[in-house]
Amino acid sequence: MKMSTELLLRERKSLIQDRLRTDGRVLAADLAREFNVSEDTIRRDLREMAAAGLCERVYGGALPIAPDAGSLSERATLAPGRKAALARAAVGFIQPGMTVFLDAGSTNLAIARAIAPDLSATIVTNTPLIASALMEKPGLDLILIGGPLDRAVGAAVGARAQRDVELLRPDLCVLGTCGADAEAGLTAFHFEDAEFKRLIASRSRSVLAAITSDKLGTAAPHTVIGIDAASTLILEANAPEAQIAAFTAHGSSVVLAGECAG
Amino acid sequence: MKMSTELLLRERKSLIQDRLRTDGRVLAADLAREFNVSEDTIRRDLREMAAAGLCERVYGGALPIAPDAGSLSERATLAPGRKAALARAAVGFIQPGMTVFLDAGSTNLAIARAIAPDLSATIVTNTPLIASALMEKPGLDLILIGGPLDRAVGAAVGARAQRDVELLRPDLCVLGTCGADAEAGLTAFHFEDAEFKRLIASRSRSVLAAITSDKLGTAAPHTVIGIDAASTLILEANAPEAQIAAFTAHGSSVVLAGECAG
DNA sequence: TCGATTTATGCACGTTTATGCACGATTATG
DNA sequence: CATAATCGTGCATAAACGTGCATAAATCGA
Repeated sequence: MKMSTELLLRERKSLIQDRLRTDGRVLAADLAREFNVSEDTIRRDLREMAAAGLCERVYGGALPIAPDAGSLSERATLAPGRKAALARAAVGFIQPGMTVFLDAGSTNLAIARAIAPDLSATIVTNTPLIASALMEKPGLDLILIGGPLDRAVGAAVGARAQRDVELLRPDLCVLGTCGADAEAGLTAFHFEDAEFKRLIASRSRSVLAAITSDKLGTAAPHTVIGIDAASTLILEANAPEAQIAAFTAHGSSVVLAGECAG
Repeated sequence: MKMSTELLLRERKSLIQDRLRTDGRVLAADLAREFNVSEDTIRRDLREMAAAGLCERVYGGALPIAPDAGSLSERATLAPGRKAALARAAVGFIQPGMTVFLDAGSTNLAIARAIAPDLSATIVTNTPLIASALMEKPGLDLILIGGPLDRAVGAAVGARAQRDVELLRPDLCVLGTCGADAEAGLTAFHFEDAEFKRLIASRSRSVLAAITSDKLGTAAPHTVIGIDAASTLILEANAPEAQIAAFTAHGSSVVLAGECAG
């Protein structure tokens, strides 16, 4: 037999990637059962995906290349240098006395860590890990958005959290983002997360997003806001000229993070 | 038997590293129990990690290669072995399907870490650090109580948080406690914290507190509840007979945590 | 339209890997 | 210095693995 027609190879790989993102891992045996193919086929898929840098092969299955969900703290250690540079550029936008919403995301965790210990400001976040990190900055007032935690996102993004947000009018919203494209705008992997981001962004005086280069030109399934709704985009120094031009054409100001590690 | 499917080898090692970073040490026997594998397997893991320069192998467990001082988690490192024993005893009271409130406090953080990765239950907490730790247990539903964070307590305990709590009726409330005395009852250092604890305790079907021996017979400034309102007290094995007797005289059941450090 | 090629898949085979167990050696502790 | 906990090693085993090969659907070339 061949090609079951039920699922194209590409579809299957795409679904496997989804599972990796949401579950933080996949088991070869599980996938074989779920897709009605032999484990050999799944193993082949995983091997190819690993070769393409899309996942990490391990005995029994595979893990995301950036181990997310499970160990959130590890995502931040992924590309520390690059994220740190972005973070340094981003904290410059947080002025004393401001009220700032810090969205979920590993880049935003890096931003939280980069905040000066004595900065006096009010930070609102829906992400426990970011709140924990901020607890070590004595100058900050912290407000936690509560509700059921979405473990794919690592934050509270549901109806409960949205209701809390409706009482807020932050001076600045620092959005985490899963994809950024001039046409598609800022996008997210998860529906509720996108909904939440859209809400908080719409209520903020200005919107900022720090975006690693690997997300440029990509679009995740769910739209958050158009590029024109983002006041400022912080990109890495190696961002393609074309992308930068496309973003500025939409009215956003683009800041390039310092290239040097220092 | 082989490959338990519950946890991939790589995931296990990754979790061990997390523990090393946050706790400052790990015990082989603890890890074996927590991950449902034999100690041999854990020892092998630790040996390999040590060979890879990820930790330092010591008799009984392992230490981080560079003992960094995570200021937030420092409290939890104060008496890790003792707290771990209390924690193991406490998790026994969390049954599948229950809704449990996990209060702030370093002992409760240890309890959170001791929860089996595959336990299926709903955990409510007002402490970002505990929420972060629980994020790594895939079986749990997590609900975060939000609001302004009290940085002396490390949790949300204000009016906003109390309003959230008024919608809850947990099966079990695991209280953190700053002092425990047969006459003074359970007490706390901070007024709002005590207020919050009193509220959540009064709304829970049963109340449990795990208490290190150094808190026995002491009273902090603010009363939470009388001893008679605590269904179960978990004490260390070295707790004085007199204290135990006084507690049971008030109608609480007392559980002694396993004596051995392992 | 028809053969040739590629592609996706399953199967059989031998290999590797993760794990637990048994046993003797080592180490902490009192 | 005695005892119990902890350790490492060798061994057994089952799961997971990769490879080579066969097959059938899709694609291509003429």
